[in-house]
Amino acid sequence: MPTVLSAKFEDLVAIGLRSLISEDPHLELVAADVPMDAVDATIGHCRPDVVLLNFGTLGTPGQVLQLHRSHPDARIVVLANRPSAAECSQMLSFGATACLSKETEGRDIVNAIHLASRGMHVLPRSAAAGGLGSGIQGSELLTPREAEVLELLQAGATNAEIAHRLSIGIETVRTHARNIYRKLGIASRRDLTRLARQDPIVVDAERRPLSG
Amino acid sequence: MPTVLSAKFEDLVAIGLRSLISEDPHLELVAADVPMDAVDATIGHCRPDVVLLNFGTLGTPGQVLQLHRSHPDARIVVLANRPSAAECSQMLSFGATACLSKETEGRDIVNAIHLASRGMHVLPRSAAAGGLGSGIQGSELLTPREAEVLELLQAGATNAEIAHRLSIGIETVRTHARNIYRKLGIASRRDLTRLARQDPIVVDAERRPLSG
DNA sequence: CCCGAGGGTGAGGCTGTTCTAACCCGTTGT
DNA sequence: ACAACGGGTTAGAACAGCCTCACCCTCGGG
Repeated sequence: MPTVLSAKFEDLVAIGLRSLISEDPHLELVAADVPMDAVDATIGHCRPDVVLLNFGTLGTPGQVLQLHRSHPDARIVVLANRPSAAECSQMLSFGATACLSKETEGRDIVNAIHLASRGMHVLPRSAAAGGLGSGIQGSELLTPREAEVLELLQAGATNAEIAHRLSIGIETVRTHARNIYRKLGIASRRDLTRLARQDPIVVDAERRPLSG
Repeated sequence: MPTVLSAKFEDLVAIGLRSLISEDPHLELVAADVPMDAVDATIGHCRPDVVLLNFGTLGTPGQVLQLHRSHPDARIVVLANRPSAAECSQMLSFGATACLSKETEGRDIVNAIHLASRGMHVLPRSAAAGGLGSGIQGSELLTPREAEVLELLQAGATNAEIAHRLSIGIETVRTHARNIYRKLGIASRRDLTRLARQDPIVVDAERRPLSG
C-alpha cells in the first residue's frame, strides 16, 4: 500500500488532502504538514512512496532536484496553483514524477498519487511534452554542462576547483554558475549546499548547519 | 460520467479492458473492439470522452493525428507494449492525451482513463518530458512547416498547388512531403487521405456499439 | 512520350542553444 | 588591500534543427 508524505500546504488544501488520502483505503498518510526545511529529513525517517510538495512554498525550484537526489526512490508529486508547461517540464526534469494543478478534482489527485507511486508521470492538460506547436524545450532547464557544474557546486567545490576538474576557465564556471542560479531561482551556492546534504539538517527552527 | 470507446485489442487485453471498465461505476464503455478503420466514424456516432487506441494496430502513427484533428474533444489514450520515450512524445504531439504500457496494472489504467477524461496527461515511467539528460525533442516530430504541408496534403492538393499556396518551390514541397511520409511511417498521400475523411468509411459489419 | 508522384542525396542559409570566455561592477571576509 | 564570490553584459565558435531548393532515379497513367 503506497505511503504518502505531505509537505505544508495552505490550510484548506492541507485539510482537503488529508481527507482525500485518509478516505482512500489504499493510501496511507505517514506524515502531513511537514515544513519544507524538514521534508528531507522526514523522508529519511518515514521512507514514503510518494511525497507531495507545495510549489508555492518551494523556496527554489531546485529543492525538488535536491530531494530527488537524496531520495531517488521517493516519487515526488508537485502541486502548483496553475503550473505553466515550462514549470511542469522543469519539475519533471528535476526528478518530480507528477506535477498537478491545485484546481484538480480530488479524485483525480488521488488517482495521480496512485499512478505516481508506480512511477508514471502525470501532467496537467496545459503541459504537453513537446510537439507540433510548442517550442519551450530548453528555456529554463539546466543544460548538461550546467548539471555537471551543479554537481560540483553541491559538493562544495570552489569555482577554481570546478574549473580545474572540468578543464575549463574559471570565467566559464562563473558563467555556468550564474545561469544555474538564475534558472533555479536561487541566490548563491549556499542555497544549494544547504539543501544537498541531509546529515546536518536539524529540524528545529533556526540552526544554520554550515557556518564555519 | 466519462464514456469510453475501445479500439480493437488482442483478445486477452480486450477482455481485461472490458472487465476493468465495466467494473468501474464511474466509467461507461460505449463501444469496444472497434477496428481501426471504423474508429473515426464510431467516435462520430458515440462521441466518447475517451478513446483507447492500440499502438500495435496503428497502421501509422499519423492515425492518432488524424483522429485528434477530426475529434479534438475526444481524449485519446494509446496503449503500447513498451513505449519508448520518443514514441510517447510523438503520440502526445499528435494529440494523444496519455500513452500507457500494456504492462500497466489494471487499476492504474482505470485511473489514467479518469485523468485523461479530464485532459490530464499520463505517461509511463520511462518517458520524461524533456530534461537534464534527454535530447529526443524533435527527432521524429513534425515541424510547423510540415504540419502546414500535411494539412494541404490531407485536403488533396497536388504538390504544385501546395507550392503555390505556401509560396514555396515545388521541390521544397516534395522534400516536406518526403519527410512527413518518413516521420509518419507511411508510403504516399493516399495513406493520408484515406484516414483523414470520415464520410466514405463504412462500418456496418460490426454494428453493435452497445451490447446491452 | 510526358507529367505527376515517390525516394535518395546534398547543399546553402537561417535561427536558436550550448559552451566557452572575457569585460565591468559591487559585496564580503581575512 | 586582496581574494573569492555574485551579477550583469557581450561575444565568438560549434552544433543542431528547420526551411529552402536542387539534382539524380524509378514508376504509372493518360
